Amino acid sequence: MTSAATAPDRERVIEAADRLFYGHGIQAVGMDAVRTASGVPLKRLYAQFPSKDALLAEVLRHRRSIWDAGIASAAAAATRPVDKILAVYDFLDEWFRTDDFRGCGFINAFGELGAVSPEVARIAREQKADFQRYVAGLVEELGASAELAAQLAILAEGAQTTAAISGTPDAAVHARSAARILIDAALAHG
Amino acid sequence: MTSAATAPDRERVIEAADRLFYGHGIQAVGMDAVRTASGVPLKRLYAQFPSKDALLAEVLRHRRSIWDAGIASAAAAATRPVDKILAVYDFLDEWFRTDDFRGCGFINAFGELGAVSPEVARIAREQKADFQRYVAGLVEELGASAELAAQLAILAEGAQTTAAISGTPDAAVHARSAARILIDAALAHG
DNA sequence: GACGATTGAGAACGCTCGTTCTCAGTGATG
DNA sequence: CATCACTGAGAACGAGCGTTCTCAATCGTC
Repeated sequence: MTSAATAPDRERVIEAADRLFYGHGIQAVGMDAVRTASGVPLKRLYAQFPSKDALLAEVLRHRRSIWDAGIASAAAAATRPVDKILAVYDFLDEWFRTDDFRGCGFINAFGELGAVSPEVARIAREQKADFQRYVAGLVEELGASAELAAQLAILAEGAQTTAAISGTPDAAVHARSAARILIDAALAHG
Repeated sequence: MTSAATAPDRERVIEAADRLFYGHGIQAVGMDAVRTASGVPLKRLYAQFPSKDALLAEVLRHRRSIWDAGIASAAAAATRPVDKILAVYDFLDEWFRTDDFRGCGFINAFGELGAVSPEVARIAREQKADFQRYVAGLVEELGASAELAAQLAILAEGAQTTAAISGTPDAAVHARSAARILIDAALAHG
């Protein structure tokens, strides 16, 4: 009955690795640290993930689903497309205030390994494209141009790196107010 | 007469290391690669820089002065504060189109080593604060609020990461048009 | 209770890398 | 020409890390 036991292993490893990779950087974390943090011995760990690279890919996929869920639940409280858009920045604001916030995990992974790992670059690119499509969908409901969507996405990205490096969550409210202005302008002139 | 010979050494090492660190990531580049690329033997290299960390700090300082010079020369062509602000995004546009563009070196370094090296985190933070002050100065000349400055900086940061990960320079023109809208709105309502 | 398969803990291996050391070659000096 | 300080090229060293292997302990099965 191995399959019943391996599933929790996978989760525990991925969650522990995610916390470590995100918190300290990927190359700064050894597989021993993942093993210690997850409590899953190396043998079972390597039975689930053929290599650190493969584990990292799973971790990034996991982080992507976390992000998607967070955005979705933030949007769930809103009904109008405008409010769903603004909810993105409220979500960022909450996130920026968490203790272990250290920027966007995909931007960080891309900066660290994007030049050397096509897989990491691809996953990061997909995540960003996904988010842009999400924003573009809401903007379309609004009846505004595609450029507005690109601008709103840029604000969200910029808020993440600004908050990470500055160490304060202020960027979220600045991005939010900028988003509102851009939306109003697009609806007025569109 | 050593001092006459060591100065070019420093420059060559810093420039080679900068190109390598920026292009491949910092931890992906060994000191042997720096030595090969610079042509400066390890002994002289370590005579100039006590460690890789110290070299990295110098490289980031060097990159900061490059950035400052680029922004300044882009602004030099403009006379009105508005145009100086918009020149930032034109500068980004040019930069994004260069072959070796791989995002903001400070964001990348912060993502890779910020959690593990307080020095790297500090230099990145200073660079971003510097840029924010620069934008804030222009916004003040404009007579607009400090929040506009924060928003304009967020647009610039977001454009850099978006351009890096997407692989296209489009973000620069989107950020530029968003900046113009925000500026107009601030001047109209301010 | 005996035996074979499986597992966990961590030692071991091979590699990379930052840093230092060796040593043959070189140029200047008396 | 002899000597000597110095330099460059790369070997060497020690540490860290990804990955695999060992081996004693354990568990299920007859």
